[in-house]
Amino acid sequence: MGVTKSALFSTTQNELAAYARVLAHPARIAIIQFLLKSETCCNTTLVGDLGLAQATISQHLKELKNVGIIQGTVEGVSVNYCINPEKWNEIKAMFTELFKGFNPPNCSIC
Amino acid sequence: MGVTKSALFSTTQNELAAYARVLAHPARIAIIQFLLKSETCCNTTLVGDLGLAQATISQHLKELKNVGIIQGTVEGVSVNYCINPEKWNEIKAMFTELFKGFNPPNCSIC
DNA sequence: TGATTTTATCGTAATATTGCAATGTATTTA
DNA sequence: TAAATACATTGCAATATTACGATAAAATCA
Repeated sequence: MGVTKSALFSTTQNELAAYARVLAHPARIAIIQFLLKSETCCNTTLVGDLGLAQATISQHLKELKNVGIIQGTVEGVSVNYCINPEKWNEIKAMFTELFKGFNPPNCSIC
Repeated sequence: MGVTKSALFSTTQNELAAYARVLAHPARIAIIQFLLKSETCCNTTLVGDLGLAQATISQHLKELKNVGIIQGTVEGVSVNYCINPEKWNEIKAMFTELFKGFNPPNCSIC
């Protein structure tokens, strides 16, 4: 017990949940927002900007990389991270689709 | 250790993360999608539709209710749940704002 | 080459999440 | 009133997440 029963749900539902999970931490939101406005940045920059330990930032970057939201390029000693446009637009489309499905008022009770 | 350092982040970042966390489970995505198309439903209906135990569904409904995405109305023996339009639009606006911040190509590396 | 810089990974501790059986509570029905 | 129905809550077990110090790996600099 204690494990999500993924088999009960559709691929879309599981994917959407997986993307939401990656966004479900303020540090990862902050990293994404940083990348959205500054185009690229590296681990050290984020450590200074966010105030979390280097290992912690590295772990968050890894999770963002795992789902494909960001990608890193080795640039000398450091690694430059940036948003992956295709993946970002794919995720954006999925959330847009979810939010689109509501035409208020749709509830006769509330 | 092991606790999210909310104090390091902005209110918006923490709120966005909190909303994303509630969406970060396929069962809650499924419940929302069900409510979006059928307007209302109760616990028992969802138990039949999703295939999770009654206690589990109740717990997921509680989390959705806690952040205000849904609201329940006692209707005889059962409870009718529906989307909270204001909250839903608020969350929609926050995600839209996040996704809006990207104008590809913004990265000179990738 | 040796020291420095930057990042990733490992190990560990604290806490959170997921799922469900069992039980409690409230309303309706017979 | 007693049984039935629907839902919430509690308690527990399994697993996941968060954070960071310590350490490893790779590239650069003196």
